[in-house]
Amino acid sequence: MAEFADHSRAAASSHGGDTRHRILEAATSCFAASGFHSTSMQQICAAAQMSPGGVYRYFASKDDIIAAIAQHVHERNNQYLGRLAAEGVTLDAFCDAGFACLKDLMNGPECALFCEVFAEAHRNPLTRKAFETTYSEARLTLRSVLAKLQAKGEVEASLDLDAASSMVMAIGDGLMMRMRLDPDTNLETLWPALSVLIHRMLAPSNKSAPPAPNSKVTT
Amino acid sequence: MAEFADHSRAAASSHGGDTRHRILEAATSCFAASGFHSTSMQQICAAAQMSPGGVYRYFASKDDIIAAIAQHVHERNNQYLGRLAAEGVTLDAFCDAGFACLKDLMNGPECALFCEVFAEAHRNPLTRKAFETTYSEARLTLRSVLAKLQAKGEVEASLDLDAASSMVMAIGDGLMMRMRLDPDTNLETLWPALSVLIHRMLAPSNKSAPPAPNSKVTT
DNA sequence: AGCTAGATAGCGAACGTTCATTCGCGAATG
DNA sequence: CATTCGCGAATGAACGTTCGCTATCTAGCT
Repeated sequence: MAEFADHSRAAASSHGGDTRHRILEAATSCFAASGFHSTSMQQICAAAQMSPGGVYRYFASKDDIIAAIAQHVHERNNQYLGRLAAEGVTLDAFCDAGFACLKDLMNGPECALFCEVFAEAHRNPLTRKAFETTYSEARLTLRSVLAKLQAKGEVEASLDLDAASSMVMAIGDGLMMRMRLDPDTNLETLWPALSVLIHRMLAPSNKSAPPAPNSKVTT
Repeated sequence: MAEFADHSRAAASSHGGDTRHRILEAATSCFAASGFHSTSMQQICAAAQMSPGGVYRYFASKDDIIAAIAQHVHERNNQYLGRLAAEGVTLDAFCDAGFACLKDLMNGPECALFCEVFAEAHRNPLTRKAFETTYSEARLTLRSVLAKLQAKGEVEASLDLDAASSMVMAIGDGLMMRMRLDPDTNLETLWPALSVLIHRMLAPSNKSAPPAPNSKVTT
């Protein structure tokens, strides 16, 4: 599976695609480590083991690289959401898939990059536009998953799906962003309890009142 | 009420404090608009209607200004949390206070600045340290509020407070960050439904819904 | 009051550095 | 032979920061 899509000049040669890929990977790790605006082209060149002239044969500008990477972050996020949609046949499976996604994202550069894209979206109109579009799509995907679950009786019938989908996305964002920075909080450890909270929020009231049947919760 | 604390040289003169304040305000709006690393000193000087020489009489470096502002963001956040703690005598009041805080934050530069600080914390060790400390404090404050509510029976007794406090903070962060960027989502409109979700999550099961021991949820 | 010495506020041109980007060139390819 | 790849020194702009300067103010002395 190709990590980065090669939209611009894949026809040139297989080696060309590789090089473009290599530059994007190098830029990704640089940006994740230092942010878009305090990473210099020289650093990217060094990481990609290339000279400036070589890099500029594949990208018109630094902003061009940033745009390609921001786009990739969004694509990656939508991939995860698609996974969630595919596996979300029950509320449990939905939660588990969400957990898997979060765990996955935390171990790569995606997490720091996502924060970067988020901050960039607040000021760069182009990034903002892309962000809004992707966000809207993502939320609607999530909403349709929740709608399916609601139809099956896995989600409380009276819930407002717009609010619920926004809430779930906010939880995902918030958890992802915090977990990376807070050393005291371990997603692995916390997850069972977090899952209980999500179930309480979404599951039908008459189905799942007692939160944890197996664990010895003292009531 | 002083917007910015004047820790360094308040003794000099009242005019000196004003100037420092003015520089910080100018820097705040610049940083919120363009981010820490793509705002130049010249821009800050222009916004503060001062020359570089004048600004450097009050701050040793650009990083010094960034540090002062990051600190201020944290202080502001803790202020809001304190407000939450003070007013959180019932779950309803707690939610309302949370809503008021969110609404408040959205109308100032704090929201964009918070994203900026967040991104910065991923790469700048000093900012990161400050962030971790403040985050830890904030979560514990929130946890103690929830503990009080739990003791009063306003929060489900079986809930893990570490998870619940992390979850509530994640929700706050996620909502704040998203709301600013998503034009389709209106906090005002969505809030009643969001409030329902939070209540379902935290309120005792036997209060908001009929308890049913028919448990089939596994972890 | 008038004068003087010292300190402070603020200025803005200038400095050295670093930045993103360019371009002419040789090597490799097919 | 024609085309692409990749190099890396060079370029001008922009960056954060410095420094010598003037204007303004304060305090003490006469």
